[in-house]
Amino acid sequence: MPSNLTTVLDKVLELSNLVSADLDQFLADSGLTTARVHLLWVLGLSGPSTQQSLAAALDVTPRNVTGLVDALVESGHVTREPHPTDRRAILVTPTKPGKKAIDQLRASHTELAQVLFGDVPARRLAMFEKTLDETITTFARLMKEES
Amino acid sequence: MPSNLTTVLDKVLELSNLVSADLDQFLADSGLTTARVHLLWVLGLSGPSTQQSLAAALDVTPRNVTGLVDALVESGHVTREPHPTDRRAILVTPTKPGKKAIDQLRASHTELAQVLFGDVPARRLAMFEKTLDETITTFARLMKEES
DNA sequence: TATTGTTATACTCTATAACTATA
DNA sequence: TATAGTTATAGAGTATAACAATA
Repeated sequence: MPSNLTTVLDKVLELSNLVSADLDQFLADSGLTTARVHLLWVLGLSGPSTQQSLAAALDVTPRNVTGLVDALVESGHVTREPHPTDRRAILVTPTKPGKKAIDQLRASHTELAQVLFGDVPARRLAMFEKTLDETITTFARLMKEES
Repeated sequence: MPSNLTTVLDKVLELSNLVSADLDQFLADSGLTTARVHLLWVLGLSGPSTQQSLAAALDVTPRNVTGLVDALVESGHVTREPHPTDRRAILVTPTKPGKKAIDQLRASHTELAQVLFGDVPARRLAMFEKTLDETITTFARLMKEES
């Protein structure tokens, strides 16, 4: 009955792709893009941040962050505020509309999880999560060995 | 014990991201890119194809396929062959190195699935897959309603 | 000297629109 | 008239390298 291991992997990827497609829908409505939302999301988690720390969190070059922040300033989601103690640095800070967008992102993320997994029996969901945990751990070990 | 629904969703996405990172590693070694590998993968599934059909399979514009095929011709992975009956059309065809790359992609995909899920007990894996199936189905229904 | 951010430059993926050759 | 592919143009995300201001 378990078709085969490759099929299971494919289904994990398929689900992930569907979630991404759903996000894209949200983006099309809001005028944002995946990369900019990613930055906003990190900003929501960390609060006002320097571009250096954003670059590290997004695993992207500082130059790239400059471009993303330019766009988010342009669209009114963030502002560049002076750093209180380091005059070289900048604190990228969400505006009121920016905060609202972050809240909406969180809400739709939560709602999506509810829709997807809300009907799965608790015990089965716990096992599902356990399998995910083990798989992620296995993977982390694997990638560590390779490097 | 099951932390919460959002956490489960996050873990699915995390696993998918790890798999993508692994693919990127493969790409860095081979000199290919995600988009080009995607095209090669489809080519491996369908055999020699017109650019129109590739555009449909990749859900991308025909113009985009032109660029990807240009690059794959340049790198020696495919050739443009005349269509036997339609002189407007072209058959994008993998070369020997192209076929080899496709085989390697398949092999590493299979190997990855084995590493990730090979140690999961069969019954638990079957339930894991069942949960994935239900979730994917739920999602498909949801997106249909939204559109 | 080291760090923060920007300017300069370039490549990849993607899209729309107009065009050519063929059906 | 419709289809297959290309040229022209544009925008987004990404990268490296050189540079300015500040630490």
